[in-house]
Amino acid sequence: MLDLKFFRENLDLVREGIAKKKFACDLDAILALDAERREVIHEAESLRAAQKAANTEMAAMPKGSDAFRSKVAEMKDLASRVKTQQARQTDIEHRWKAAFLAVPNLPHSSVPVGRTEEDNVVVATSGDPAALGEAQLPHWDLPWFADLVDLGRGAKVTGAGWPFLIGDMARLARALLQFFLDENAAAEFTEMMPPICVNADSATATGQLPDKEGQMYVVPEDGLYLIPTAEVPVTNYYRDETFALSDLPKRACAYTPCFRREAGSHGKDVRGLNRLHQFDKVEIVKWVHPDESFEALEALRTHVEALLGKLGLPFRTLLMCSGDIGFPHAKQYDLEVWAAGQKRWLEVSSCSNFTDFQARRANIRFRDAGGRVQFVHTLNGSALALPRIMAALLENGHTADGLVQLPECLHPYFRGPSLPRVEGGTTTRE
RNA sequence: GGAGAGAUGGCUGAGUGGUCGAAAGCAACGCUUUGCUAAAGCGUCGUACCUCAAAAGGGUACCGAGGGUUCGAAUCCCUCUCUCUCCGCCA
Repeated sequence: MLDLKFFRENLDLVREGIAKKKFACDLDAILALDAERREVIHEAESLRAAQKAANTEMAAMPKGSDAFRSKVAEMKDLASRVKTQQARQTDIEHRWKAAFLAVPNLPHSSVPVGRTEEDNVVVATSGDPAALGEAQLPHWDLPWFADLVDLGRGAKVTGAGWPFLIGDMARLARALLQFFLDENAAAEFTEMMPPICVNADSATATGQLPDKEGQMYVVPEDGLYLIPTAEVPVTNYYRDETFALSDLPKRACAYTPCFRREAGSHGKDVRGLNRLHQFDKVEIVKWVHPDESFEALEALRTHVEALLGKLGLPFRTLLMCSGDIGFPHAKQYDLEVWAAGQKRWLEVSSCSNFTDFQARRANIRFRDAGGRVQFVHTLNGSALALPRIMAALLENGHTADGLVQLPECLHPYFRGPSLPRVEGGTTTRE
């Protein structure tokens, strides 16, 4: 949510920012609703003030007196007008709020203006994709892949895009989670295990509602949403709370499964591990002082880049252009790893600064040095999403016989240097 | 799922229909006194919105949430949520 005063007073800037993001909002309609809202509030409050004044007067009158009785009769009329006017107020406030919640955050001045992903700017690269050669296979073509990532039985049990990870792949997932959580803990992110369902208030606060309603799985009977990312429960952990200045910055990390309907996405991008309805991810979240959020974003991005570096995966960091950043985002970096088999970049992390947009919706504030209450800035980033990391590890690390060499940092977690391991019986076929 | 108890400002805690945004205490902040500390005295001490060019000022709302009764609700009624105790059920 934008600051209402800012919105009113800088309509041109708002219009310009939204246009850069390629969102469509009828700002004039919202402004008209706001004007109507203020008018209705004013009327309702005047009536109510009159009612309260009469109330004070009546408190001092003898209860049984004629004057009292006639005052009651007089006030009955006012009471019904108050009721009508308050109903109007509630109605207009709801309509205004719904419209205002649909206004996206504005892109920061450092965000390149652009229309499509073509306009994103590569700001960092690491590793050499060419060094991995031409012979690498897409991960789904590894000879044992279908046994360890069982898409077929997943489809039987649940549906397409809901695989079972078996044996060494399940173990690799667990190793990666443990590795990521340990690395994040070392960077002073407090580990959390949040609920993986949230209510509508939470989904609205972080901006999934109303913008991405169709992307979430819903439990209608209980009014709950399966989380598309741990960002939602973790950011909402501090909803409606006010920090002391000394509390900031706050940092948290969480592993959760993530659920995405991915409505309308079919085709070549969805093969293998590329795009799933359920996947595992470790997310990091920061709540910071507004003056520090853009620095904090760079630190966040650097932290995730370091993680990718430890995994030995070639990656590049994109500064997302205005047309490609999300609804609540002010600035966003996407980190992509090179998958040598598919010969393409896979997005494995998105690091974002939401400025005060989420904090305003979530009512997360702090008391500044002058004792005034202000909204914090929220940030988050994937650190990291598993399936595409696994895809890249498989594609970049396999030898001619299909054995995948794992980066050294994972050896202690996986308890081995490579997979699949022939001993142990975890890869048996029927 | 069943029975009961509860939810008031940063905290503790009064308040059971009117002059209550809410006593009192604690904490915090400012000032005064004292050689420092401590203590004492005095004062300040919520948030949001509306109004105002702005500040000052004024107004409205908020006593877990939402409805209702009433001229008037923190207070009465209903529904819901959460916490605690007990029972049941379960991992």
